[in-house]
Amino acid sequence: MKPWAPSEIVVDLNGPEPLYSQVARQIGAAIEDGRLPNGARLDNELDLAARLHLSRPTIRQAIQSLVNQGLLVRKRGVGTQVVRTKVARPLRLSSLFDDLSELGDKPESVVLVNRVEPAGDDAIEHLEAPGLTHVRRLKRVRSTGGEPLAIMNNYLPDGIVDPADDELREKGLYQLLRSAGVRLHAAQQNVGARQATEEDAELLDEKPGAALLTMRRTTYDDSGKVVEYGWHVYRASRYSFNLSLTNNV
Amino acid sequence: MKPWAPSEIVVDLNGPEPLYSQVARQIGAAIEDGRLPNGARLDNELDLAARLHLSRPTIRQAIQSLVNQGLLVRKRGVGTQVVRTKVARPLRLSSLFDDLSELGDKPESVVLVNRVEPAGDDAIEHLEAPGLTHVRRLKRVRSTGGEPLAIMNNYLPDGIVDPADDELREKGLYQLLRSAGVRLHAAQQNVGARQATEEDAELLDEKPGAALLTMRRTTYDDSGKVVEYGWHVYRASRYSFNLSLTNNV
DNA sequence: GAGTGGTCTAGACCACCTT
DNA sequence: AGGTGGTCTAGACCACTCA
Repeated sequence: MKPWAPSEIVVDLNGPEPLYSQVARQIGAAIEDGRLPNGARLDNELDLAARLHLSRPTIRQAIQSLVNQGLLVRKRGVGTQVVRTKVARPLRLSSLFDDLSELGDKPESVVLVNRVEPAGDDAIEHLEAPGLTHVRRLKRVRSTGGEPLAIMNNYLPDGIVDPADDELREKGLYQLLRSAGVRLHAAQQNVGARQATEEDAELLDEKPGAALLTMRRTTYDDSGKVVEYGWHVYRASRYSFNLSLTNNV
Repeated sequence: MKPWAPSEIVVDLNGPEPLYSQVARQIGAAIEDGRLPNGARLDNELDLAARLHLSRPTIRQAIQSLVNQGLLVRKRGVGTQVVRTKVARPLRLSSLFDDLSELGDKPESVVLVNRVEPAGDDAIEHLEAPGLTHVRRLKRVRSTGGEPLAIMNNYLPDGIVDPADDELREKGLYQLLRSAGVRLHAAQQNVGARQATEEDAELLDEKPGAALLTMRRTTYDDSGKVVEYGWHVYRASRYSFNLSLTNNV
């Protein structure tokens, strides 16, 4: 197969978007919409650089970002090829609310608890903040299409966000944190399963003993501080996690 | 706090390991073992380059790889800081067997099915290979410490690997694939839950109705071909998934 | 042997943050 | 104003793959 001639790529030398980003975005779009099908060979780096009147390192930076996203594979002595697996994006730092919103569902929430309370040993341990005196405690039931989907319990260190119940109904927790200037950096999640208790069953409109997905999560910000600890349960009949893994670092 | 003076870093100009990799590895090690604690500032790029007698792009490449791993954060105008969250590694392309082996458990397997059979519509669809005529079908029960842990069902396109039952007992499927020269590239996983059926219960030594974790997985190689499709069930009382997410691309 | 990506250098200018 | 990381250039040599 003939290597792709990037006649369609145009770069704006004076625009605000970095050159490598412009190139990466346009090649990525060509892969997404099928102009660059699975297995297609990309032009080599030197030719690409010459045609776009850019330097080779700039081209390499563009290609590298696509390799990191898992859309391209480079092999020394061979070339660069498209590997379009079924799923494009690796796992992101997103919340249930974000995911549902992207799918076009309109999530609804009932806020059961939203208050600041003295920090117990449990909260102090999970938030990894020994001197903490107060925590915000949240308990919400998330629904879509009028059917309950999940029970969401959260601890947050007091003072990070101060949401009204209305805001909690209309926005996801991650959205609120980002709006408050928190720079989310990493999260550690544990996913398991258990049977529904009486209380679970009542809140989720399930029968006691039904299978539930459980998720415990600790979220960290840029400075390494814990900004949120949550333990959630999902109705297994209505929800499951999708994960994309790639082999890149 | 004073920026870290990298007196401990030494580079071997003639060794086989790339310079940026040597630098990244040694800084990474300093973070792991606490010489560079959480929040510590790294020397700026120009000073680092001057002290190590390397160029700035090489230093940047080293730092970038650590940023991609989520160990460092760069802020323009500020500097580079260590963000040591509880968990170091992002999600890798690993199998249950790999994970258990790392934990020191010695996994045992019972091979219930290991044969090549004509490909049904189901297998053809999941392996995304329309012309496929034969598939290898695996069904195994994985145990640790004498207790069953999971039932693992797999389809593989015929001809990729041809394992004896002995090999399946002693090695993980991903190990076998790598040994056979398959370059694993990406996987798409779906994690859910359900209650145990009579058959599940018997194989896993659980009661019918017990909570089980379910995982469906499609694994792709470098060329974008499906190399494996699997549907597994785990005893929720003995197993859960740990995921680390970072915000980097 | 020809072609590819992998690594590395020595500069340059800019955007952003802090003081 | 000074210091930081972000971007970009124009070369160079090497290692690997394939015909």
